[in-house]
Amino acid sequence: MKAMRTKTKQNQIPAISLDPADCNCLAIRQAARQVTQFYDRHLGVIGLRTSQYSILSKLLRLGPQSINALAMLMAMDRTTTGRAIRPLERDGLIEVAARDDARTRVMQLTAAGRVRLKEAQPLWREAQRDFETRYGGGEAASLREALSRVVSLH
Amino acid sequence: MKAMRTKTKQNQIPAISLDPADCNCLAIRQAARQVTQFYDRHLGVIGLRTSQYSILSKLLRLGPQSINALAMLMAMDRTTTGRAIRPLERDGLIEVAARDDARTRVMQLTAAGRVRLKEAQPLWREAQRDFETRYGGGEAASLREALSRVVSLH
DNA sequence: TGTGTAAGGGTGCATATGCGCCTAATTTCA
DNA sequence: TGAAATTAGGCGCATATGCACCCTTACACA
Repeated sequence: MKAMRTKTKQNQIPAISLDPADCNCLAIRQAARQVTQFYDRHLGVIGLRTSQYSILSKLLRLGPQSINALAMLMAMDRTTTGRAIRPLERDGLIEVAARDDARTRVMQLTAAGRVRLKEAQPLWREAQRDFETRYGGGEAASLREALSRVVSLH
Repeated sequence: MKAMRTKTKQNQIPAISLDPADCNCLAIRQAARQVTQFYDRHLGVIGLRTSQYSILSKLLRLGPQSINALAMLMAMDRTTTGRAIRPLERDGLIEVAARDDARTRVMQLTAAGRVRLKEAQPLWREAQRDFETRYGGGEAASLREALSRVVSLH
């Protein structure tokens, strides 16, 4: 590494590709479409999208959350989150919890939501297992690590 | 590796995580949202989304394409592609080419499309350079490689 | 105590995403 | 050559995505 840097001036910033064919945004969006379809086909059996499963799952593991907090957890825009919870609320899977601050809407799982999540879990595990079996468990772990570094770029 | 496989029966399929916190789908969707926003903020200056830039870019590099062919190239659903080209057609950036097969709609860049693409290229390069500088050029190349293996899972 | 500011969230708009179902054109093959 | 199968694409529907702009509530502080 150090040897490379002292080699030539051109190597000071290594390997940045400005070839249009190497667009990181296109690459990640394509992959996201594929994986979403893959997981959605499994979860679709009980009428849940992966994004909806993710939200229910977060609420189960982390307890009631405000729209803003949930948006943060999902690395999602606030307004997107506000709309994403609507079908879940409509179907009685989540509800607004008691509020001390009249501005916030703290969402929590309902009993029906917990039931649906229980039904969804084996389907999600099937999707996860199928994916990791085909892609490779170790590779998947590396990929998740690389993706989390993308998210933490801000 | 071989030593691990003979160690115990449980290690025959190594490292598959069924922990809900390790959802590959959520990980990739979160990252896709971040990266899309990142690139869109750069390209937004001239009123193009990254997805639109990608389509124009493909048409420039690969020539006129049918909806189906374009969908394949973008790893995108056929109907999604059919709708994605609408704003581009409306704004006169692409147009339908001559057809031998009355079923197909072969899309091609217009002169205005080529101009817009020329304007967009420096903005895209800026986004790409910013991203790779912060994420790491080598890491980005590895990430793209890992993502392309996801897409090729089918 | 009034007021400016910050925080939480909603709405309108435009695009993105893909499934199920439909129509039209083409190709295959008996 | 005519019917069946294939191919190309559209449309309705529902959700996903985030920006600009707006309202309300809470808080800090003069």
